[in-house]
Parts: sequence; structure tokens; C-alpha cells
Amino acid sequence: MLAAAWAVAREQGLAQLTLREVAERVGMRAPSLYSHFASKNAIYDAMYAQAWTELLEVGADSYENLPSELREALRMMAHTYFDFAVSDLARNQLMNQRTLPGFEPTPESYAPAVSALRMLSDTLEQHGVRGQEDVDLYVALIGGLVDSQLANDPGGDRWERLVDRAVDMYVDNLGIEDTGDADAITDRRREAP
Amino acid sequence: MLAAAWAVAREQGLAQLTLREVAERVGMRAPSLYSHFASKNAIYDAMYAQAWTELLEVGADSYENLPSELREALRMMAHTYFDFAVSDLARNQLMNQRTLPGFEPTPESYAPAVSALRMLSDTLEQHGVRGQEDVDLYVALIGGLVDSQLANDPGGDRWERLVDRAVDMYVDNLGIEDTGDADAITDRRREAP
DNA sequence: GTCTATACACCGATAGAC
DNA sequence: GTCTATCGGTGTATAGAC
Repeated sequence: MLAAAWAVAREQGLAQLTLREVAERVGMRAPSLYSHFASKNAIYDAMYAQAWTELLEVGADSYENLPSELREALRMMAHTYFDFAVSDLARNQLMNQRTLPGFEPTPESYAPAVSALRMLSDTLEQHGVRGQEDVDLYVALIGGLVDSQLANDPGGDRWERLVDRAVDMYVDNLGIEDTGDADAITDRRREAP
Repeated sequence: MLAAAWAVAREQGLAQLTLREVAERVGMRAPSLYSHFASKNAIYDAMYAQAWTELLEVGADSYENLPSELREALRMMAHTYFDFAVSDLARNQLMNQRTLPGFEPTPESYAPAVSALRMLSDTLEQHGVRGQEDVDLYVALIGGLVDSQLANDPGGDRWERLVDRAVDMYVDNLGIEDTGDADAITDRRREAP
């Protein structure tokens, strides 16, 4: 049933999802959906939770045995996320953009999003990347590649080809020793004025 | 009249713009809008052109007397664009995201977008940044900061504070001499494998 | 150009029978 | 749980009077 909702969102657009269309795909009438969801917003909410849970699973699989070397580990992480995000525009809009005005996930549905970000920052930390700003910059950098790819070259690879270079640029900027040791200390990161 | 459309888009959401609401704000009835626009899509199209034309004007003012020094010039450009983009979520969605399924600007409306990107690449080139991938990476980097700011900290400055650092990171990665001379040659940019 | 009137389709949501 | 019927509302767009 959520699968049907995702299909509609992908085909018609996230905001153009309708109860009638979802119901039809599962062989039901629109009012019957209210036996499963309290409202249309509740469907979005469940989709939001499912999307972040999916990422959590993809990430758990992929991050389990990351290379100890910082640069290689970040490249793998970046590609995993990039492929996941780019493969579904509607899902990415629900997860990371304010496409639905006023939509706010419930605390229960927001939880997997928090876990996913936590998993990212934990993994970064294990590889020597510490500090909120370092994480924020990584999020913006990889997210920017995803958004550019989806907006300007959907189905192509114009920004995907920049993922490795972007990660290298980022690691160079961190200015930590790239030894694979979790305890890197040297920090010559440039300070913004 | 376009101003009324922008107001509705900002308040209700880009996709939630309705002819009735726009008409009401200009003291008209919905059908009267068809004297000015052939369809709702034509309104979006005019808004798209206006948005990119605005950026073109802001950019022309700002890029006229940029510092010759690469790093400083890119910082100014980045802040100019960041402030412009972050100040209007609906406008940014129309310009840079696929929020309206199936919307494609007409060639006439797409023209100012091409001009704006051309202005960017010309300016970058004048400061020694050449190559499509260099431009693409800049677009993704600054766009990523914008999108992160709008999605995760609307009204705040959590990613705005990273603009200067991001530009420095980018310039360092270009690996060109930062002398203010338009003819920088050294290129030790890392190649993705 | 703007109006009234209206067509036609669609929306989310509820009531109540089965 | 699922249905039919329906509510009250919205949407874009057109016809034709003024």
C-alpha cells in the first residue's frame, strides 16, 4: 500500500499524490484507505519514515566494513548515498526538500532520520572527522551533487562523475592526517573570517 | 500581477498556487487572468523568466567590480548568490528544483537562465577557473549550501557560515595560482580514478 | 478587458450499510 | 474493513454579456 503511494509519487509527483489513485492501485476505493491511515498527511508521514529507514539499512550494509583509510571510506559512503538519493526524485524531495508546504514528520517518523544522520556522524567520527561544521559541510557537499544531478541532468552522470573529486577536496580541506588511524589530530583547517 | 503570484507561491507553496487566489489579490476574478496569461503554466513560465532575470541583475551589479584576487572574488560571488537564493524558498524551487512535475520553461523563459549561467562561467573564467567540471563543482557546492540551509535551518545561518570555508576549499582544490592574474596556469587538480 | 455564469473534473474526508 | 453515497470544497478553463 505504501508501495502504491510511492509509485504514484514517482509518476505524478510527490505533491500530486491522491488517495483515489493510491486506492485504485491496490484495488480499493479511496475511503477504505482511512482504515489504514488517519489522513493523507499520515501517508506522507509513513513514507517519510520508510524512506529514512531504507537509507538506514542501505547505510548499515555499506558502512559495516568501510576501509580504514579516510579518503577511501568517504568515497564509498558518498557513492552509496549519492546512488540511493538520485535513484528516486520524489523520495529525495520528501526526505530533503520542503516540497510539501507545512509537512512536518511526527517525532516517531523523524526518529529514523535522526538515526541516519547519527550513523553518518558516528562513521565520520570513527575516521577522524569531528565537529558539527565538518559534518554539515559534508552533508551540503554531497547533497549539492545529488540536487544538481537530479535538477540539471536527470538520468545522466554529469555530477556523479564529480563525487570522488568532491570527496578528495573535502578531505584535503579537513587537514587531518589520512593514515587510517582513527586518532588523527593535525588540524590546519582554514578558519572563515 | 506576477507579484501577486509570487506572494501566493511564498505563502501557500509553489505547487499550491491557484488562479483564484492570484486573481483575488489583484482585485479580479479568476477568469480575467486569461486576458493576460494563456494558462496557469504560462504564469509559472513568466515567473521562471522573472526569477532568473532578477538573478542576472543582482549578478550584474555585484560582479561588475569583483576583486581581482580569485579567492576574494569567489567569496563575494558565493555570498551574493547564497543570499539571493535563500531569501525565497519558492523561487529557488522554481529555479533549481523539479518541484512542479513536468514543468519545462519555454525557450524564451529559459534564455535568462542560460545567460545567468553564462555570466557565472565567464566570471569564473576571468579569474582563471576554466573547464566545465570546475564550473559544475562550484554550482553543486554553493547550491548544496543553499539547499541545506533552506531544508534544515530555514531562517538561520548554520550553512551560511560555511560559505567562506567552502569557497576556500574549492579554490584550494582548483590548484591554480591565486595571484589575481587572469592567466593562471598551474593545474595540479586531483584526477578522479 | 473584465465580468458573471458555468462546465467538468477532481480533491480530502465523513456517514452509515454490509 | 470495505463498500456506496455524498458532502463541501477546489481546481482550470470556456462562453458570452457588458
